[in-house]
Amino acid sequence: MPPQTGNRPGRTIRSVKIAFNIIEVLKDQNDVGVTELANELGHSKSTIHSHLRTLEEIEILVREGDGYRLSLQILDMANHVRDHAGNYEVVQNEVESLVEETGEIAHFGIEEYGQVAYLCKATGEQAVETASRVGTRQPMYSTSLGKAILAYLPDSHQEAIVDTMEFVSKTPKTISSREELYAELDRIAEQGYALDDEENIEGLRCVAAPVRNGPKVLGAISISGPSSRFTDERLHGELSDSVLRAANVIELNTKFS
Amino acid sequence: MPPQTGNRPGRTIRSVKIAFNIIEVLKDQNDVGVTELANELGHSKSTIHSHLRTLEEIEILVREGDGYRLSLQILDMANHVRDHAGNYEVVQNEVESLVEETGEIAHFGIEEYGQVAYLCKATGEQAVETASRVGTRQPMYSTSLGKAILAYLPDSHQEAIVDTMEFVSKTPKTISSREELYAELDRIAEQGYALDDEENIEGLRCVAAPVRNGPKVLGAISISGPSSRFTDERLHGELSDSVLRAANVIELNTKFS
DNA sequence: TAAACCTGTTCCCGAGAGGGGAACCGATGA
DNA sequence: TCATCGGTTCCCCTCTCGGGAACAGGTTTA
Repeated sequence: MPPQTGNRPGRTIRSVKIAFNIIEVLKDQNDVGVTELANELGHSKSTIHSHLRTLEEIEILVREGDGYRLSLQILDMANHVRDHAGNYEVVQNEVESLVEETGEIAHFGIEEYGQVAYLCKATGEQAVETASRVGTRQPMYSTSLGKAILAYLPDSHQEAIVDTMEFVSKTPKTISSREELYAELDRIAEQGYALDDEENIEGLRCVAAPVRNGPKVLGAISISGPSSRFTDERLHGELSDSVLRAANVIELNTKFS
Repeated sequence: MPPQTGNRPGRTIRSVKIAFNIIEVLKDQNDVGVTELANELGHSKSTIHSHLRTLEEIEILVREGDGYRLSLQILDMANHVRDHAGNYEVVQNEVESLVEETGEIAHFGIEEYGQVAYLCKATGEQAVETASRVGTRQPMYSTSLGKAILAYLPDSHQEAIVDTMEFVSKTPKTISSREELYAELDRIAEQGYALDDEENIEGLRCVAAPVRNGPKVLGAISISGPSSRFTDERLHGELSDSVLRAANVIELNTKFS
């Protein structure tokens, strides 16, 4: 099975998409009713109605007030996802210990659909609050996590991902071309860790180290903080040391999988 | 909109159910392929195939190794669910502070589909490990959380739930009839908190207090521990005091919603 | 080396699923 | 009392989508 990034067409099922559109809407707004959903999604009331019935029967949705909300079954699903996505206990532990060491923000992310998805996060006392949430995704070229992962992916997979990239500049420093990215990836492969120098969010710098298991890249772990505290010296010194150590701990504890 | 407990028929959509069956299977086992799913669910390979395509396109599933797994998008959904399900921050806080006080296990649960669903959980140092997981459900009649909630639900809603109950004895002490339950609910309504005296798990006792907002019951909060440490005296003394206090804190912080 | 066998994938067909429109009903409120 | 707005039901007609079968690629077996 080849690594899949671009969207292959093939047959696709309409009603399932409708169902997930409903879920998507319900994710953000509670207490939405049939009529409102019908308008928002451009379907007839009867269609939405039978979908809601179905989702209610599967116990994914719950009626509440005058509308629906997602049921706690989602939380159970989330637990399973975490359990299956590598060695969650260890990862969470290391992310937290990074925070204890530094007082900043730490993340662990994996590649999904050509982007980095955050698997866990911890924030320290003095941490700058970023909008990152567990489960959300960011471009790989503008984050230290993404670049760290990308740099160690097998060539074919790396290329497949880069090919689908559209370089959107989130700050003046964001990498904006394939060539620039490849050059950066070479540098990362050499030094063993990746930086993000205000490339994703103005004023925010990060260091990330890849977590590997043999030839496979499982993900990456990072620390982020304000440029004022994240000087070049610290980035290339204690901070990179910290993430490398954390990555190593995870690797050692994952040898079995 | 009346409180819904029994399953009303109405039109229901087949393909959506199939899709969620797939997800259900994938929740427990990773690396399942088309053929295996087809056999397990009793559908043709082509059917499963197009479903997988669809779920992959919506980015709910990810190919990994030679099979599929659920994507981290589920984690994002879970975050939203928590955010919407009442004042999660405060609840989690109180659950944790109960654990700090007692060193045992604390839960917060809400009613869903006539059962109690755990919204959060914290375990202390000396806690007995129970199988309870966030997002999973338990019968209301055999748990302190369930009984606490039930006792304070409006009569119509209470009755609707009780009507659908099938009393399964999980231990010799489990409540096993409607009459017994109603008697117990009266007692609870009087004393303000609910007990579970080895009714759900042998050797485990729990105290729970309802969390209310005006006339509405938002859920309940509980402490659980081994019968050896949870004497009658402590249950009706410090432990019930603790859960009542915790419930009260949550109530005060939820006045706005 | 070929044959048997296992995947995942594609193609096509026909039944019935499901999307939509319109009528209906119950609650709210003017 | 009537108008309005929500959810629900009913029915029809189309086109979706489930299934069977053939195909393709990789791996094991003889």
